Amino acid sequence: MSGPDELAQLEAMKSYRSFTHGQEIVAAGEAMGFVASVVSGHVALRRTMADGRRQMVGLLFQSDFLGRPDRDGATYDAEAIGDVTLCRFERAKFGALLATSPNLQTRLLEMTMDELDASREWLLLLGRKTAREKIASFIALVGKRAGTLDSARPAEGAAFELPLSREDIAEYLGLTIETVSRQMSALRRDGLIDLITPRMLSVTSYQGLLDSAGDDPEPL
Amino acid sequence: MSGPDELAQLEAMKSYRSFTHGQEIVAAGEAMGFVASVVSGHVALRRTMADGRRQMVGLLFQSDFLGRPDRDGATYDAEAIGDVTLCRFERAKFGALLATSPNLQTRLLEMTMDELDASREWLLLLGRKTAREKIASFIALVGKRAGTLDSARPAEGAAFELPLSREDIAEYLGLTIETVSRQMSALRRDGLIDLITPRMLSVTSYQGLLDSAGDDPEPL
DNA sequence: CGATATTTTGACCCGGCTCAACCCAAGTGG
DNA sequence: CCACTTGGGTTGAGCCGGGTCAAAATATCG
Repeated sequence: MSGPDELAQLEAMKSYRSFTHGQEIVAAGEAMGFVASVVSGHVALRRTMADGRRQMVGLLFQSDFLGRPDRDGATYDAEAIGDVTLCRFERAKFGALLATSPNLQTRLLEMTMDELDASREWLLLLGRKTAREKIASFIALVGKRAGTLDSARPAEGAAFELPLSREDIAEYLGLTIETVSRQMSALRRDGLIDLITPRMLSVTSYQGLLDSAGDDPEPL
Repeated sequence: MSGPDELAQLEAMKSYRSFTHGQEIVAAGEAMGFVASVVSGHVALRRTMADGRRQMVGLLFQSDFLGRPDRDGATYDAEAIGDVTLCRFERAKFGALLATSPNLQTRLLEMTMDELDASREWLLLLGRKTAREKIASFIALVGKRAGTLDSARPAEGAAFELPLSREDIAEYLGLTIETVSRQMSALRRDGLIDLITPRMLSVTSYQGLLDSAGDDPEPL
């Protein structure tokens, strides 16, 4: 989307950095010094309360953007889920390029607005959905982003992997590990999904899953 | 923040439109045709589930931005809270100006990222906070945005108005009206706030309120 | 004032949390 | 090779915060 000029400049300021599973990328409040794009793996963003309660507030997939070009302190903890490679850009330089590159800025604005929309969908999930609906929504989401599930081409029966542990799923959905586990079992019992291993599953009835997720039918 | 040129162009394409309390500004899925800035009043963004459960997913204050320049369908319902005046810009024209105006784009990107951060704070609230913490957080938030509360200059005892009804507060916090009412009463009983009328209150103990909100002490 | 909408309060119930076992696979060292 | 650990995941029993249903109390407005 960006012109050859921007690409060359980005190329010049980029550097790769890898993280292993569970490794902290930045802690909330810490100076970051860079912004980055996720090359591979997943990144969890979390907020932690004084007494230890934790909520995941962002889950970045490949090509998602991390950090704010216009300020240095990280707003939340960022942790590598699985092995992660980031393509990092020094924050100040990136900001300078951004200010003069409408194409790059347009792209970033669009991505940020998509994140905001996703985040608002998440608000509905946390505020109003039942545990079963949360789990069903989560499985549908992961299946979609993994490319396995698709409203047009459901591909029922195809297995895919959950990138998150039960604990991470619980932090994503505002539940406890136990409730996550129980609802997974319930969906299996009800014949909507097939749990091959705890991390690996296939969707037996995509429609049933969407019904259980309580989502609007409209795929937009 | 924008140069005189952009301002002139914006001036040329703007038009004001007013809404009365409770009036629908756009419905989810509907074509919007414009983007807008909130001149006065408040705007609630909501998502509604098939069975009627509703969750507020955005609450816009003066000068906040509404709509996406890059696509036409509204993603959520937008409703006027109190009497609202919007400054509207025809979407296509605004998008064209945006593409050529780095200043304007920078400003919009910054605002969108602020919204995203606020939204993620909200995720923590919905996912992990108790009813009492939710209410305390909400009162602190409104007091801050109303300018009455300030960590530096708490101004305890100064009254301010809640822009939302109990029902709207419930939709904001992922609670029921009854729980909102009960927790308000509890905070009054505990001597943290003073309810002059249901809509008008003053904070007796700002520190106590923040403690009850469970927020990190860091004002960043 | 009367009428209607909003808010508050009460009694009871239930979904999801807590606490506590138990299961199971993958090391690890004797 | 097998006892032991370790770390996820599952399942059960019981409890409690917040939901539901119902009624009373207050605001707001003609």
